[in-house]
Amino acid sequence: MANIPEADNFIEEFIVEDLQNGKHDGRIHTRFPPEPNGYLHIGHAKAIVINFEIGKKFGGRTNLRMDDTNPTTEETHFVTNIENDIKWLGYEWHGDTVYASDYFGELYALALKLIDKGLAFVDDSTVEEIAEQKGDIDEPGTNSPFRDRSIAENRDLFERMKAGEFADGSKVLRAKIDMAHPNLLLRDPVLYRIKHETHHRTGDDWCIYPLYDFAHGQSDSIEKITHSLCSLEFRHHRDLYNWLIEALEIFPSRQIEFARMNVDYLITSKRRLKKLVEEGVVTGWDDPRMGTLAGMRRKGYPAEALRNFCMRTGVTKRDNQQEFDFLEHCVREVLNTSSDRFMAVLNPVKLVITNYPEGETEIFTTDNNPEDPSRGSREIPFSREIWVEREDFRKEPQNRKYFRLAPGKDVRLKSAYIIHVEGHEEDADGNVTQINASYYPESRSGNDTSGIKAKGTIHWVAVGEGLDIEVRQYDKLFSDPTPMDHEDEGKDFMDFINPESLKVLSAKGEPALATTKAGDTFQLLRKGYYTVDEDSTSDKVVLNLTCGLKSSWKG
RNA sequence: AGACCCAUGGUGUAAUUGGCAACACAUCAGAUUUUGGUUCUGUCGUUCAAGGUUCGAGUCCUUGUGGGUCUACCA
Repeated sequence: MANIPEADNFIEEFIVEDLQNGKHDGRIHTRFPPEPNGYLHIGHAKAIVINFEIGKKFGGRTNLRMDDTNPTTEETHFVTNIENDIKWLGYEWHGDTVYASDYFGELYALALKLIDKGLAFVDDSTVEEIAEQKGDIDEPGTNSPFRDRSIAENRDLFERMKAGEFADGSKVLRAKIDMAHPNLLLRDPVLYRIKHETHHRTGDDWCIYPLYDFAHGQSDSIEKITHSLCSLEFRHHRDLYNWLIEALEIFPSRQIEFARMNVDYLITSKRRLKKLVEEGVVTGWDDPRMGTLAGMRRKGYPAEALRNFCMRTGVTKRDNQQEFDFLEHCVREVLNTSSDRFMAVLNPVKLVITNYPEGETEIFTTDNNPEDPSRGSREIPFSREIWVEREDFRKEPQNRKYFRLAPGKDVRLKSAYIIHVEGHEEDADGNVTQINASYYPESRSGNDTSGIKAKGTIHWVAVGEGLDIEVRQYDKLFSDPTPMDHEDEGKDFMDFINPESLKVLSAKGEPALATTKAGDTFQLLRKGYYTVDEDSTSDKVVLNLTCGLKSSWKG
C-alpha cells in the first residue's frame, strides 16, 4: 500500500490499520445515513464532516443514504432539504442518493435466509408482552411462547405477513438469539413489523418494514461500506450488527462509534427543535437562532467556518461540550478576510458639523477590505449632517481611556475628517437629540496635515444619503449554555429561552448597501458581520447579525 | 443493580505508543492599528484518586471514584 496518510484520530487509526493489513484491497467507503424526517443540525454537520473528510483523505467514497425504513414519519421534502444542506456544506456524495428502501426486496430475502437458518421466528406477542419478556438490566428475559415454531411455519407466517394477511401489531419477526444476554439488544430483537402504510418512495408495495437493526447494517453491507461511523449511543447495537453479519454471511462492514458533538447554547434534539418551531419561539426551522444548517446558513455562517469548526474539535469517545466562542472564532476567521466592509449606524443620532458649509457634499474613498487591497475601494458621500451611533457619544467621558465622542474630544470620522465635539442638545428627559461638532479641514483622510492625533475612529452615514435598513440583531436563543441539563431542578429547556434573542433595529446604511443581495455577508464597520436576509426587498434591505466583532473595550 | 464506554489547563484536542505534558479557543497584560476589529508579543493554568510494575508512567496492571449509554413494533 503506497502512501497511507497519517491518522489524526482514533477512527483514522483503525482505518490506517485496516489499510496496512490490506483489508478490502485498500478500498475505503463511508456513508452518511440520515433519516429523512427532520432538518440537519450542527450535530449532523459533525457526522457529515467526519464521514466525507475521511472519504477524501483516504481516497475513498462517501454515500448519502436515506435511512427511510419508517413510513409513518418520513417525507420526501426532507430528502431535498438534506441534499441541499450537504451540498451547501461543501460535500459531494458518490453517485446518486441511495435509500434503505431501495433494498426492501433484498432485506426481505435476508430475513427469509435467517428464518431458514433457524435464527428468526414470527412472534404473535403484543408490544407489552415483548417488553415484559425482555427482562431488565439485572433480570434475564423469558422466551416468547412462539419461539419454537418450526422453520416451515415461520416461513409461511412471514410470507403471509408480507402478503398483508395480518393487522398492524399482530405479528413481528424476531431474531432468535439469547433472552438472558447481558446486552438487552440481543434478547431476541424485533426485526420486522407490520405497518399498512404508504411509504414515500415504495408506496403501497410493502406492509412490512424492517427496523433499524435489520436495515442499517444490511444497507452498509449491500453498499460494501468499509467503515460505518456512528455516534456512541449505537455502541450496543454493534453486537447485533456483527451478529447479523455473521448469521447472514454478508459483507463485513466495520462499525466504529464516536462521541457526538455538543455546542453551548445550541440544541440538537429533533423533538426540542420542533417544539421551538411549533410554539412560535422562532420563525421556522431556518430561523437564524436555530442550530440547524438552514438556520446557520441564513444567519450567514460560512460553510468553510463550519467545516473548520467540526474538524478542529476533533474526534474522540469522550462526552464533549464545545464553547460557543470557538464556533464564533471560526466564523470570524473566515469572514475577516472574505467580507467587504460597509458603514451603517444602528442606533442613529444626528451630528452637525457647524463649521462645514451648508449644502456642500464631498465624496470620500474607502477600502472595501483592509485585509485585502485587491478588493478595491468604494465611494461614500459626506455632508454637514451625519448620523452617528448613539452609544458613541457620552455627555461626559467616564474615564481617560474613552476615545469616542464626548465634549472637547477629537475623533476621526472613518475615511473623512477629524472632528472636535463642541456640545449637544437634549430633550426634557435628558435624551441627546443632536451633537454639535467642528471639523479640521486639513485633517482630510488620505492627506492629513493637521498634526492632530485622534485616538478614536467612528463610523458614520451622511444624513439624506442614508439608506433605511432593517437590522435583526440576533443573540443566543438560550440564557444557559446547556438548557436541557436542568431536569434535576425541575426545569426544561423552554425555561431558559432568552427573551432578548432578537431585537429589530431601524438603521441608516451607506448608499453602497443598496447593491447587496440576499445571502451576501459583509462587515458593518465596528459592529459585526451581517448577512442580507431573504426577506430583503428592493425597498428595504434586511440584515441578519451573523456574528459580532470581538471587543477589548471595557466601558 | 448488570453489561459496555469514557476520564489530560476554564473548554476542546495532542503527546514520536513507557522518555522534559503541547496546540487552539478563552483569560489577563502590552505593542501596532483611520474598525476598542485584524495582526504581533507575553501571561495564567493541566494528567480523577490510591496502590503496584519500571531507572523512568498521562500512557501498563489492580482497586476505587466520577460521568455517560442501554430495558421503542424510533433511528
